[in-house]
This record gives sequence, structure tokens and C-alpha cells, in this order.
Amino acid sequence: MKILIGDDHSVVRKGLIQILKEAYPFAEITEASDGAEMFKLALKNVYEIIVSDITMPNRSGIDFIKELKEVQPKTPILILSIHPAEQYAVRTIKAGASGYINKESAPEELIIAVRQLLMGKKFITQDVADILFDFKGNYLNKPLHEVLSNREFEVFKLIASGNSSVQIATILSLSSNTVSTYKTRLLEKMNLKNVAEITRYAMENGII
Amino acid sequence: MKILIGDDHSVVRKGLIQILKEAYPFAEITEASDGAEMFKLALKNVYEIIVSDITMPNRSGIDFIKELKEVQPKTPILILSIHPAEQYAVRTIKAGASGYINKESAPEELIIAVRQLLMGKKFITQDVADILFDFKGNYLNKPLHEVLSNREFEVFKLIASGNSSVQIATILSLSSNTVSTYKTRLLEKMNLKNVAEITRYAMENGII
DNA sequence: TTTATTTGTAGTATTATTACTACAAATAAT
DNA sequence: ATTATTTGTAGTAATAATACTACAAATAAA
Repeated sequence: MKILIGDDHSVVRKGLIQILKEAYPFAEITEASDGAEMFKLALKNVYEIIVSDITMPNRSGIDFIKELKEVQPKTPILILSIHPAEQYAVRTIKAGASGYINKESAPEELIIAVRQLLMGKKFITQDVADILFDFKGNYLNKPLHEVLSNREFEVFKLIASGNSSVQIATILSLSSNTVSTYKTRLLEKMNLKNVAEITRYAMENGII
Repeated sequence: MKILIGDDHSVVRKGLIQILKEAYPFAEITEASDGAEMFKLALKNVYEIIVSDITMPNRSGIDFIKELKEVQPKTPILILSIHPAEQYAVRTIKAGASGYINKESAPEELIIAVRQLLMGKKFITQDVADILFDFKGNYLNKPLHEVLSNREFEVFKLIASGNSSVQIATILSLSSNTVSTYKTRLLEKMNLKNVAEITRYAMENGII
């Protein structure tokens, strides 16, 4: 059995290998330290399962999931995150991941999740399931990045990483008024009030 | 040999154990998942070394280091962080940690660090060393937000929690120009650029 | 104990951000 | 197939934030 694991922290990779080896002593486990590397590996080989972090350098987890799903829709992806389930989990699931668990979870839970995915099932913890239901009702239909339009989400990320309206306008070749409009719309949609809250949200949800 | 490891993510703990066991097969390794637990354990037992994350629930890493150092000044503490060295590393060292390495570091580096600490030495990577030297000279003596004057720090916290200059001016009964001056000074002192960075710093350092 | 620096505070002028308005094109809803 | 919304985009006017300058009081350094 071939397993691909991805995480930018080598300690985490070692931990994962350790846990997986205990359950699957004969598995052939490949490590990758960023999204780009994972993508490359995933194109060359067929893995029974991919276990990955979401926040990684080079290619964000969400993008990775989406792109990989286009080429290899059958490979199940289990997302292992340090971020609280909240809205984030939903977005990874929507992007195509088959499971989402927190790094705080017990190793046993990880194994259960892996087992589920290998059987072609999904693995959703109770808290994620709850969110899927009760977050404003419309969450399931419209995960955050769909609530925001592409442009709005781009602007959101740029704001969260410390760019001013003028800088964003330059980056995107837009009028700063336009950027302001996006900002206003996104604040409204996300029910936030200012840059500090945007940054906080982005950090708490692993967007930056 | 008794080793205490602390991290809120079980996967990380497993990884650490794996790496440490390879180098020290007979070590007796105890796990803790938050600062409070670590502190309790560290009071009851004497460990040759403590390897810990900084950002943990219940008790921030910095506080933990400080308090533990008061009771057991000899136990070396190695901080394993997901944050880039930057300002953070220096603060942990100042608080009493004997080493600071990033979770991205290779397992070999972790072992080298542990070995150093066990011999009573410090372990500082090149990037941390650089920071210790060149960050405005005064770095070593004062952790970042302590170089701020009281007023500046008040403003810092208010900004990080999402208040605008005008709002802060109202809260503190000052002119908004004054608030701007504080903001400019504090950004300069902390080597930050904007609200997003202030918020991020505050979150990463448990100020908000 | 002078001299230098930092702190607390603001005014003025410049620059950036926002609110509001607008409108065509793309989507979605009926 | 229409009608309603959402999206991408800006202009104008109003508002907020910043850069600079300034200065007395408190601290720190020589």
C-alpha cells in the first residue's frame, strides 16, 4: 500500500509515519514537505490515500485538493489540521477532501479515519458534522470562498497579509476605489468590521 | 534518562517520541498536552530535559518557561516552534529556554539540539543568532512589547483588537493625531508595518 | 548635574480610505 | 425567457489616517 503524507514540519511527518506504520506495517510511505512537491508526487504515482496538512508553503491545501481532485478524483485525501474545525473544515470537504481531523486528535482516531477513507467512505468528526448543519444554514451550499466572489477572496487574503488598499490596487491593477468596494462587500458578507478582524479570521482559519 | 515533551498535537508528540527514541532508546519519555499539565509534571519529577511547543492551551509557553525556571532553573528547555524565528525566538531565550528550533527542522537537528542542552550548552540556530545581534541592539534586554511605553502598549492592544484611531482617541480621551503618533512610534519600535501585522503579532504572542 | 533621549500630547497639511452612487456583464432564480 | 441578484469596476465627495513638526515634562546617560 502506498501512502503519501504532506506536512511542512518534519516532526509531524515522523509522528504520522509512526502512527501509520503501527497500523499498516507494510505500507510504503512517501513524505512531502509542501503542496507543490505533493502535487508532483501525486501525479507520478498512485497512492491509496493522501494525508496532508492544509497550511503549507508553495501551494495552499485547498488549491492542492482541488487540483489533485481534477486529475485523480479517486484518491482519498485526509486533511490533518491544526486549526479548529469551524468554517475551515467545511471548505476542505467542499474542495474535495474526504476527511478532516485535528492534529490534537488521538492517533487511534487518525487510524479510524484512514481506515474509513480506504474503504471509500468519508470521515467527519462530530464537530465538523455539526458545523455542516448549523452554520447559518447556508454554509453547506456556500462555503466561505464561495460566499465571497473570487475577487473578494483575493482581496481578503491580500488585506489579511498586510497590504493596503493602494497596494492591492497596484497588485491587481484596479482602482483603489474598486478595492474599497470589495473590502466593504467582503466585510459585510463575512460579518467582520475591520482589518484586525480580517487578519484574525484568516489566522484562525489557516488562510494565512 | 527522563524527558518531558509538551505539545497540544498528539501527532507532534508521536513524532518527537519517535525521533528521541532513535537517539536515546532507553529514555523514559513523558507526554503532556498543555502548559498547565507540563508544569504539574515538572514539579513532581526531575527531567533531564524538556522539549516543548510555545503555543499551547492553558498556559503560554513563555509563562511556562519563566515559572518553571524559577523553581527548577537547571532543567534545560528546548523550544520547538512553528513560528519563524523572528521576534519570537529571542523572547523564549530571554524567558529562560536554552534552545529554539523550528518544527520544520530536520530530526537530526533536533537531536543535535537535545545533545547540546544535555551537556548544559545552549542551542541557537544561525538565524536566531543573527536576530540576537542585529535587531536594533536593544532586543536582548527587552522583549518586543516591553520596549513600548505604557501608552504605546495600550494603543497597541486597542489596535490589535480592532479599534480605529478615532475610536482609540475617544477611549483614551486623546486627539486622534496623538493616537496616530503612538501608532507610528510603536510600528517603528516593533518593526511592524500595519494593522494586519500588529494583529498577527498580538495573536501569536497571546496578547489578544 | 548637565546633556541627550524618550514620552505624552497635538496642529497642519497631505494622502489614503470609505460611503455612496452607478452601470454593464454575468449568474441565478422564477 | 424574463426578472432579480451578484460581480467587476470606478467616480465623487466625505472622512479618517499619516507624515511632519513641535514642545514641555519625564527619564536616562554622560
